[in-house]
Amino acid sequence: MSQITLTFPDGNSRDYAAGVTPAEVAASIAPSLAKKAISATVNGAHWDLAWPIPTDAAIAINTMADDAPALELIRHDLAHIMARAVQAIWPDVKVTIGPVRDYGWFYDFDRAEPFTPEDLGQIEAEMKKIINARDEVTTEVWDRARAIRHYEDKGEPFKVELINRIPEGEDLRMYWHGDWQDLCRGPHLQNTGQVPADGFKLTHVAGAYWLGDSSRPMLQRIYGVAFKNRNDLKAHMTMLEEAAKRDHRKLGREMDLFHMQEEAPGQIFWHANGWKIYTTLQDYMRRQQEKDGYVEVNTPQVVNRKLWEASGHWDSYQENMFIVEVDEDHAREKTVNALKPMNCPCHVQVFNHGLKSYRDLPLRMAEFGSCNRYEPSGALHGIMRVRGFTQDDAHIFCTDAQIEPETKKFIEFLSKIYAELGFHDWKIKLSTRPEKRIGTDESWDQAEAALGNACRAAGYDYELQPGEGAFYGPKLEFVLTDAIGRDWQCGTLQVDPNLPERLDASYIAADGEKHRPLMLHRAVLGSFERFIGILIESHAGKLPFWIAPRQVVVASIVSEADDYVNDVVAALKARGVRAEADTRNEKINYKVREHSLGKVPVILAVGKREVEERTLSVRRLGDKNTSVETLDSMLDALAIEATAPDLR
RNA sequence: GCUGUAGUAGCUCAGUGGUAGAGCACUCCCUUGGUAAGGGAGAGGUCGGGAGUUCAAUCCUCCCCUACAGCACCA
Repeated sequence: MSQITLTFPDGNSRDYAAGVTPAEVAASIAPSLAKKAISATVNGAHWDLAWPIPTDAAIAINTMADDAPALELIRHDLAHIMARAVQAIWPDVKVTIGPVRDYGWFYDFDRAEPFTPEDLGQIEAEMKKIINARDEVTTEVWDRARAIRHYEDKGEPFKVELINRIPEGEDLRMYWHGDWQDLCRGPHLQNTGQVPADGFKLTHVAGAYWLGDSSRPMLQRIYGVAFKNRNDLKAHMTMLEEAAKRDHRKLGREMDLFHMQEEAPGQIFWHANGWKIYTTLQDYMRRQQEKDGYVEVNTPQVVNRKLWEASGHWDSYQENMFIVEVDEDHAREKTVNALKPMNCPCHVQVFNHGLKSYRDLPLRMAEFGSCNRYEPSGALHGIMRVRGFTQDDAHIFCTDAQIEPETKKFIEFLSKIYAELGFHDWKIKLSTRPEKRIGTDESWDQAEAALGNACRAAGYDYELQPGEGAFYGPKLEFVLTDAIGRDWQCGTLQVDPNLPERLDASYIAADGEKHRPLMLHRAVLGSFERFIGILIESHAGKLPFWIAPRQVVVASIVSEADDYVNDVVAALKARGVRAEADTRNEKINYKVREHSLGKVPVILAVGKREVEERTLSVRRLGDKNTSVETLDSMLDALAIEATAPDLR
């Protein structure tokens, strides 16, 4: 038998017979390691202890102390343990697939009756029994025909389909715990008892389409979370509670920012406080765009279907559009319009109005464009996914050669804005040509290279998303990470030669001939609605002072201070600070509590002492300490804080 | 759109086949209190909409709407 050389993480290497398993390798090093080993990492791949290693490789033996492999194995085995538990309770339930996901796993089942929350408790109890039985996990490679016959005999049609979808030549692995078996590519733990019985929890049930295809049957998916021990699980549950506290729908109510009601699903009633955030952001963006060489335009909401037919949206996007039929006097047919779902076709109309010269390019045309899209009802989510929204949209009409410099300029523009808005952690994704596309390979080569080069020239790396581009061109996506580590795609830049073609945009080039420009669709925030939702959740409602809709409350401690309170409020307002007086007949405790819950960043409390000394007792949101400052120094400090960062 | 769950006062929620309750918020009164709820009184609901069963429906049945979770969608 031939020899192979395995290299360990410390750089040492050792020779073994080909086909040695990680379990044997661990045993050859130390009995204690063999006992602790749960899996191996072989050339970067996660490897079962029982799998033979055919060739020279880098190997690391994993133990429960290695978080990533340990959690993967625990979650993976729990998926099987749960499936076994479900079939133990309801033998006629069909099993399908159960992958590991963030913090846990899920498993999809086919069952006529829905699972209830009470069922989850019963399943959990059964799972604990399986774990406590400490059944050995064993594995075997089966050939296709046998596996298919096995599942046909058992009446598991989903498994049969799964096997038929596995590429020929790939090993089919069958795993057992006790008398229960499942098809699975592994790797696994060695014993169900290695799973921490108090480190997991079944969280919820939801429908999910078989193979993610909405034309296939809806299965029932049970989600679970799992960790190495009870404390980690508890920490995770606490984290979920914290995330729920920042929910923008809850904070929106508590801060009196907006509401929604069933007469206008997916559309926002902005209250005064929320609208102040919105206009503050919009004023800021308008200043940035003007500085960066954009012109701002405004285009119609209700547009005749002819334009949408010409742009291609009528064919490809109609089900997402609000259609408006108007029965005009004496009209034989109703006029059919659609609310604009995007601004680009209208911007081309502005571009087309009057002859354009190459000297006009690049033409950066911006609009805070109010759009309406008939989103599927199940997609709506607070102010994050709505049917009526406003984009910080712009289209850059330019030549091929201008793609790269314009993209670089845009990345620099966007990075400055993200930084000023407090987002320092963000990344770029480059989506390249999809299978179904228009245009020549040369034009795709050129456009993809231009985007990549622009990123590098601006000093940023990017992740590649092969095949994720639009049918007409590649795109960049700008993804920011919020304060609790969640990713949000906000900015975008898409290369589009298609729409100028369809809507016949042209300019006169230096050669005196008509040429076709292309357009770059781009946005920084995406939509104001969604971005404000992200801001609220990322800051847990404690918005930066200049964005906070209510900035200062001046609260009297005794009614003798009321006049001074009103003077201070007037002085703050004169300096551009959003200030209100609270001279209600309430105790200062009550006022502090109420305004803290309302996320007012600064509370200035005023009693007899402050009146006499012309000072203010300052309390910052989230800070239990107070300090006493002079009126003049506070006026200066707050006036600066209230100013947008670009104007300071 | 699909599956499941839910909809009772401004908010959070309890409740019953005989047309409804709590806490907070709100209004008024007392209280002038020093940094996250001082005390008392009062007002407030077509029980999401429609139909059906019933002597009687907020409660049972059906349809619809909306929200929530997930899936699908986000050219």
